[in-house]
Amino acid sequence: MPIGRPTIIELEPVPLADTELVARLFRALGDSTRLRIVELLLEERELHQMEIVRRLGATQARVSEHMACLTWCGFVETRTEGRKTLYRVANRQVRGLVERAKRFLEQNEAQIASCRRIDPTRGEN
Amino acid sequence: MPIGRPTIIELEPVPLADTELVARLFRALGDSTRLRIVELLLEERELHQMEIVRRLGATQARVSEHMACLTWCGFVETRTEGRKTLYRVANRQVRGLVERAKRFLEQNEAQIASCRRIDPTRGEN
DNA sequence: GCGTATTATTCGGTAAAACATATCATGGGC
DNA sequence: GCCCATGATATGTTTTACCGAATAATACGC
Repeated sequence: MPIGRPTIIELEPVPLADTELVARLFRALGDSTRLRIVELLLEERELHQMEIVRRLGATQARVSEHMACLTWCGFVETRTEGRKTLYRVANRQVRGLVERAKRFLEQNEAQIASCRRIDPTRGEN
Repeated sequence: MPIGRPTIIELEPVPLADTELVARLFRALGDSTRLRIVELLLEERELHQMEIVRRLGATQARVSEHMACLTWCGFVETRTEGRKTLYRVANRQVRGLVERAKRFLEQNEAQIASCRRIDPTRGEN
């Protein structure tokens, strides 16, 4: 280490995770069912599966698989109580990600809503 | 406005964008080609399309469509110079989102890599 | 105006992944 | 031990959207 002005903060502190993995992470949050579940848990703190099923109006199988995905990937944590499995958001990074996305959306709502590439059947024009 | 302690920061400053739109935003970054383009632009500041084509080793048509998507959605801005179109990341929120995702990944890399739901063909076991 | 470099668009094929339905597994209350 | 509530898994279908190949549009230099 040469003497000189101290390095305050490394400019690229990120260990450079493989891009494909980052994409996968975004895809995990890019499904509206999973995202609804995450937002529900952010609001309600903790819910068991059937409660989520009821609130979403989705089938139990569907919710179960999505919960498995969210848990496996580390977005959500579980806790067992009686025969119920209680789910909650695993850490505050999750909220951070979602909120940043929302903030970005404030300026690009209409555009993203109508992007043909992403969900061609929806975005009219 | 009643007199009293001033409201410093609204606790929920987010106008609550529709969840489906947030999901779409995540999906936009959830494609590895688009994400590679974004990361390339974050590093290089500004590139024209054929340069991106060369660096990715992708077909021109493919890059063109992804650029259209990224631009339309507001992740990327363009500038014309001669007959080239120069692309750059539109604002720092984009970098913020990507870096947050990377930071999350630091603790969940293996899990996300092997999540069956997201890309079943890849994650072995 | 011609030729060429750059970018855009169209279309068919295909793979990823979400979904519904049905079935199975587990565990607690009685 | 049986029943029922809760959650997991298996299978087939459908939707989404990425991709390659071919073609078209645009604009700049000469």
